[in-house]
Amino acid sequence: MICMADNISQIDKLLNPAQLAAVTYCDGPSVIVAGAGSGKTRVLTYKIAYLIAQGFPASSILALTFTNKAANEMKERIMQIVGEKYTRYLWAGTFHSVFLRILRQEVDAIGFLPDFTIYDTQDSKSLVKSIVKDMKLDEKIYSASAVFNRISAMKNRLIASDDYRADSDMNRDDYHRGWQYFSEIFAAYCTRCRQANAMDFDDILLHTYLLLKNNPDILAKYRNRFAFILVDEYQDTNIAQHRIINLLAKEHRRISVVGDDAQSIYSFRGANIDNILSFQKNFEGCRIFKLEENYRSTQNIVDAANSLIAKNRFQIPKRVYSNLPKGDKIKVLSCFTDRNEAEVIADEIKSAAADRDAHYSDIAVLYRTNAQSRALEDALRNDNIPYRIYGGLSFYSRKEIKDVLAYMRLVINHLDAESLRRIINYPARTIGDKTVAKLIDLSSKHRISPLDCIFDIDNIPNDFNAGTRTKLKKFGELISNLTEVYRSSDAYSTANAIITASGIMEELSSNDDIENVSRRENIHELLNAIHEYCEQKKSLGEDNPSLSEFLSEVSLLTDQDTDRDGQRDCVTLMTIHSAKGLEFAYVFVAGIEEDLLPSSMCQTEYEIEEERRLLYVAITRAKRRCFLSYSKTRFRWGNVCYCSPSRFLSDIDEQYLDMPQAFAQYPDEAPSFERGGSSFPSFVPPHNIFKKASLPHVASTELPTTGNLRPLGEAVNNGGNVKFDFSVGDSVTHAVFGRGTVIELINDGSNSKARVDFDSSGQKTLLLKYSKLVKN
DNA sequence: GTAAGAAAAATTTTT
DNA sequence: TTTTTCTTAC
Repeated sequence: MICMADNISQIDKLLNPAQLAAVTYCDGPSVIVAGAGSGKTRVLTYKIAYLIAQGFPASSILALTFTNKAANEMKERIMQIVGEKYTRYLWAGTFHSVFLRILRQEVDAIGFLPDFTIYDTQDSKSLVKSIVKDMKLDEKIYSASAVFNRISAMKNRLIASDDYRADSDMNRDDYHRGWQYFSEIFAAYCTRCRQANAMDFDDILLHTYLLLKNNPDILAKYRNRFAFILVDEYQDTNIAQHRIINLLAKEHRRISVVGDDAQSIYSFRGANIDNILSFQKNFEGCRIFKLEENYRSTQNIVDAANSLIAKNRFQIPKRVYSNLPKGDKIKVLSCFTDRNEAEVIADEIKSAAADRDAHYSDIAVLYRTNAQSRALEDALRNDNIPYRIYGGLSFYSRKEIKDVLAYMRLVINHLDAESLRRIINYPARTIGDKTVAKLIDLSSKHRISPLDCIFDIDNIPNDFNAGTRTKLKKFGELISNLTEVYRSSDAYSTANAIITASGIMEELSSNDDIENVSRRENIHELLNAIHEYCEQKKSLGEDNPSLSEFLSEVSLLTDQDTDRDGQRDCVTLMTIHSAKGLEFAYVFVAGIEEDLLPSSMCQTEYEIEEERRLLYVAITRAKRRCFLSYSKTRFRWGNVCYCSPSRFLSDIDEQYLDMPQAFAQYPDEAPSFERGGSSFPSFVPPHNIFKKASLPHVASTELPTTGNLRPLGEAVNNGGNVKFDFSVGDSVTHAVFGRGTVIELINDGSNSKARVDFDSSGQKTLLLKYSKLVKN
């Protein structure tokens, strides 16, 4: 208590005037615009500590973040300021975890059963896939990712499947782009989720919104419970999150949001930068605090980043500055190939580690796409530089882990058809596709879950043969036995029973392939995690920590949260997106090239601005030194691509850049030009010859009406669509298939396809943007 | 019904 | 280059 008072009384010495003002203003809504490196987390944590000191019980403060890591860090730091007993009941977590907690509490009001399952993206996509298959639609046109992404985008805008079906505009658009069955798939998806007593990530937000909107008493309860609401990274909120916050805060208006519009990089996932840009309008009388002093980076780095972001048209005016030393200029590295780029970076890392006594853990290499990591990994491994790579497959999405989790889910939630499908024949029980299809059929005919069909197989008319029926019954028995264990013991015992009784351990012990060994290790690691979880819960006084709670928490964890050896001294490799919120003394940003950063997918001004913010985020991760590299050529899906430096490079004021010497010619003898024995072609075409030659841009006036899928309300596509210069009947040549005749064109913006009848290999449908089809 | 091998297609970012 | 899908032989 004394400790707490002490810490808080010192507050004016620990914060600068802007930070202090932002922390101590608690009488109404406020938005804190926090420039990169301006002590945003500090303000947030001190603000919470201050609120507690002002007499707000911790249990009445709601603090929302985007990652578990951010939430945990925040809790940790508040604990250090005010002590554990004040923070124990703080509602601090991610949007998803806090709202999931509320949904589980109010489960009756949303029409789900307790212990509903959370589907991750993989589960969701595989559900979409099976629906498309059941509806006998073309899986190429209705690809699981495209369909799921659109479903997700709709839910993030709070458009449920019924609303969608009722919207004639959207249905008409779908019809025109050959997606007339989308609304039906959407509806089926929602039905199947409900039948399975399952929710996906987006449903957590959607159902929270509907719960609060449709139940005034419940809304009142949570309005009272959360007397003060704080939101981190507000520029990344989507419409659903924004509206939920509004419901909770509109009445008492004790809300404070923190964010930086210049660091909004998640619009592809529904983040709506307008949420922060218009926050003041939304909450009348809202005060705005700007944190403009950057404590992280040298002046050169801050100034360079400023000169870059100044090229964006839409932003909140602010002047970020640094009082640290000027520092070195940003070094631009010009390279020949992606391999060469990786080697150059590895060399710079070595000299940084040697000359400037930096630890490897002070160094990060950032890139736009995960595919770029391979070359970098190779080079670092070659030079014996230890590294740790983030992204890729997270622990909880590994096959063996998902298999075990699927058993757990099915045991907990017998309605979960997706999990059942995953494991009914794993380990192999000779229950094949045919049987599963029949079972699913039976289940929808009788309106009971597939597992209940199995339990009741003797009483339901069916055409399974005796052998199949026995196998199904045996599987049913396995699940009901495990369910008994689940009901009578704790999470760890249940997990143990699952991996032995299911035969998974036996399966993985059949041989000692390196793959199998690592799978066994992973499963043991999962068991350890469960054990740890149980012990922790028990120490908090819970006597029977259930597997269901564990699963619920685990379903919202991501890669970064499960980092188990963060201590080692090694270089960090990650995408720019995942670097947000982090800082490193040395930052390398690789692949500063057109079609990579900005990505080739970007067409509109609006999208280009987001890519520019992405580079802004990357540069502002650096504390002392920043390097930007680009390569003249790059291996992409097996062949050489010629690249030109990113336009963003010329957006940065050159006084902050240390540019490489101008290029002479491609050195014929450059050793790193060789890959797999084949040397470079002697003919070097100018950049993007294929694109420029055959794909002229269409002027905005003749924009085709069948553009990319773009939800209403987002930026209009002003002229970026690409027209392909082919017509039916054209004679064309393909690098692999040879000569052919165009027999059909499918115009779908950048995903346009052509159906071509090849002389030698028959008809094929080709994506024009990749196929490099040439008109004869 | 399964597993291995061949052929074809696909590449942005992920709470 | 890697991943996914299709084919074929057990």
